[in-house]
Amino acid sequence: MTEKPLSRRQREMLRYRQEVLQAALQLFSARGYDRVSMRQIAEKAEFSVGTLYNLFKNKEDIYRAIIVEVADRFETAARGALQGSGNPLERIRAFIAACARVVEENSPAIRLYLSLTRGMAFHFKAGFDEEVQERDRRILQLLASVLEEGGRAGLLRYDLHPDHLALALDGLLGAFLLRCMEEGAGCRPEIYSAVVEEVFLKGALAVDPSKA
Amino acid sequence: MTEKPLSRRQREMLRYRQEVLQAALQLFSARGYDRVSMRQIAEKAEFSVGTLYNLFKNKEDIYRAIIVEVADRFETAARGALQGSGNPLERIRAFIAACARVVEENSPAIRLYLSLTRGMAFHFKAGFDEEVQERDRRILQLLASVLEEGGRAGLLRYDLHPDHLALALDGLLGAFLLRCMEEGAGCRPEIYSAVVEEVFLKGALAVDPSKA
Amino acid sequence: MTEKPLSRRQREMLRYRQEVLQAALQLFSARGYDRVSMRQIAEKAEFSVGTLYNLFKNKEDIYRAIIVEVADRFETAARGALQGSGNPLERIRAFIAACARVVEENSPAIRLYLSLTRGMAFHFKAGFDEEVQERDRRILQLLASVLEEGGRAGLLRYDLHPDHLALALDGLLGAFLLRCMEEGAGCRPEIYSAVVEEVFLKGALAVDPSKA
Amino acid sequence: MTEKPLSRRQREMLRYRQEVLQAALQLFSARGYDRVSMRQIAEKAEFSVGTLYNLFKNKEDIYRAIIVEVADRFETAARGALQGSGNPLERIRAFIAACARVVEENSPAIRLYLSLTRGMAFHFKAGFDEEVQERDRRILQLLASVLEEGGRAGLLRYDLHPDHLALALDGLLGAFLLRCMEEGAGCRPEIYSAVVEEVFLKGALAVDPSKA
DNA sequence: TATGAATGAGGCTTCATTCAT
DNA sequence: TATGAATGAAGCCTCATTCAT
Repeated sequence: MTEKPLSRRQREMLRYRQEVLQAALQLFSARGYDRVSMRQIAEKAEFSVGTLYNLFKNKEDIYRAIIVEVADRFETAARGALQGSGNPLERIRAFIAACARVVEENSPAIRLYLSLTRGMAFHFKAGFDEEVQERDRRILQLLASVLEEGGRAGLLRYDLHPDHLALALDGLLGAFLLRCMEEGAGCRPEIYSAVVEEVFLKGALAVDPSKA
Repeated sequence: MTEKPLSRRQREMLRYRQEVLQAALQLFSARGYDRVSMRQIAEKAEFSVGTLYNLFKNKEDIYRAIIVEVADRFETAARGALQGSGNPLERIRAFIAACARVVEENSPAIRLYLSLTRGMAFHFKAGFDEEVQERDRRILQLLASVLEEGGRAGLLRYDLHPDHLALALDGLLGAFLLRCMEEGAGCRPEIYSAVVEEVFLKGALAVDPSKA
Repeated sequence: MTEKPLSRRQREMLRYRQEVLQAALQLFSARGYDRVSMRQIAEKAEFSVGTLYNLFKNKEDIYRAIIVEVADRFETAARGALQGSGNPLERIRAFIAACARVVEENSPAIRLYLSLTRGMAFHFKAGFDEEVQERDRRILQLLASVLEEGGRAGLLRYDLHPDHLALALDGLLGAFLLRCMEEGAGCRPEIYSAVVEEVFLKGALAVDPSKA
Repeated sequence: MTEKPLSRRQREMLRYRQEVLQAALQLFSARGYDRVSMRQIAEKAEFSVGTLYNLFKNKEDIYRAIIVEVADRFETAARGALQGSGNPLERIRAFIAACARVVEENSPAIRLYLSLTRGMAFHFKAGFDEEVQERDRRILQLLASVLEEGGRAGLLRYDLHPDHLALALDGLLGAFLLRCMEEGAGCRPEIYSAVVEEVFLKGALAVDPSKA
């Protein structure tokens, strides 16, 4: 894992890439991949089109880089929470909070990311796609294992399959976070994470289930 | 509500429209709106391009027709459940089941629809967009009012704002249904709706909350 | 020259043709040949597209019919004036007045006609074109011969070639009449024909105006 | 009036634009705006279609550029003559000669220009149109003022309104120049300008021609 | 290395014309 | 005979990508 120190050139290039990604991200998340031209990205990033092609293989590669980056952050945050200290319940809570934080900090990128993982528009040549989905699957498995651990420890009472539970929580989170971003002005992830926690962990049933 | 009987011509046209919508739906849901050309739709529907333009105003109009149709079905099913008979809890359960059913029956269309209502990159001239979102909002309000009613009736114990609860349930459903569709082969909505019900209504907490 | 009496059918067809020509004329003169579709003509004329093709060979044929019709009226009026009674000077005056009258009565059609004969856009497969230009040429020759006659008779003093004179008068008229039509509201051909007469004839009059 | 020196790139672009305008002009004047495709222009100019769109905003913009250019030349020549030295009569003569010269040098472009200003079929979004017509109107007013001055100076005897006179002269010129161009081979503007002068001025001369 | 002009395939849409009803 | 839906060629324009400078 020893990285050769980067030359000045290389460091510069990395910085440029970041600037391009910033610009592209804003445009993609505002207008959608297919409605953004390389020209527009170049203009927003204040580079020439040619330079874009020096920094990235092609348009799709820019998209890929954005997604991979946010997926990385997501995975890091999720792993940090789920593999951290504390009992399973605490780790689930940490996970929920971590997701909210990542969303808060990467709002537009997440929008793109979720549009990929959750259902939509992954209309790319297979392989890329799958890379991201694979990542997503690993997090889900991790989440499931923590839920299972919580079940064994008597902290959670569900008798649902942990995979399903994981999917439920993940889905709940994803949906909420998207909503959170859609509402333009009043984007307050902390509220939503509270709701998720409440709903997921406490259930909606009346105290006396026999009434149901 | 008496409809004038349609001429043969008109009936034929309606059938043709349906065929085009079928073809377009498959293509859109497989490749995404911007990656599907009118030519491709024409070929899949076995019409000429010109005919497409006799049946629909333009490409966006085809999209719109698909979305509006499934949105109608969705709304009908949702209203049927939420405004049906039974106590609020039963109606919520009916709603969950109804959603699952609609998804089961309209799988690819729903994919498009959800990609619309839930967060995704939707880049059309406002107005259409808003029409669909407005519809979605109305369902959410209806759902919230049933939840609230359930709360007042002592059937649900949440002290969360009903709007947030509604969002949570809707999000949970949406996320699940998308997952359900993604998994290609093993698409079993009934499992997912069971999970949603369980998670949403029972909560994940251990029996003894004090342990948490 | 004995015409077989027309059947009811044929008479009807002629009437239909006139209605189509009316509609087409208005559209062509307002928007230009290439900016008017057969559909639009059909709608304005309140026929179906198919009927248009029963009445005329194709779109160009409609145009042709319009032009030929107005060219006929023009030629008739011009010949009537130039070959009428009176001395050459009087016949020239009659010609000027006749042109003004034809314009007044056929304003939009003339616009099309002039756009053909005078410089503009005769972008049709040769042959048609030439038919109209030929007609125009014949009128010009007739005009030239009257002018020449006027010269020989000592009524006009120009020593210019009569062909040139004819061209000048014709151009003057055409330009004026176009102007006349352009000015929307205040379309008063009588003024313009007065101007033309004044300019052309005062210039062309024999030294002794009392002879006129 | 100091112009920043153009970069080589910019000069090249200007040259390319000229080449495109050349090609487009020939095609437009031969076949008419709507009968010429961008592809044809590209082929004739030996550029790709894409390059056309780098040089011009769209097809109409090419047309506009052609027209504006010739309108500029026309206006310059006309003003030079009408505002030049000499008495009104001499300036009128200079104007007639200038028009003939401009036509001689810009024959196909003038054809397009005249098709615009003189009457026909101009179906563009207003504004452009009006810009050119406005220009034309200004020249006419200038011409009228010179004619009026000539009248006050006793050089011209007409009692027609100077505006009408201007229109007459302008129409005469326009019509002649168009003729001149139509006759393919024998395009000799000097003859026509002689005719115009003869017709217009003999008619308009003060009673005593010796004063001219 | 950085630029941005050049390329041309391909997208959406229109429309003259045909032909089954 | 009258209709108008069906056709598909052709038009305008965009844009990812390349490459000479």
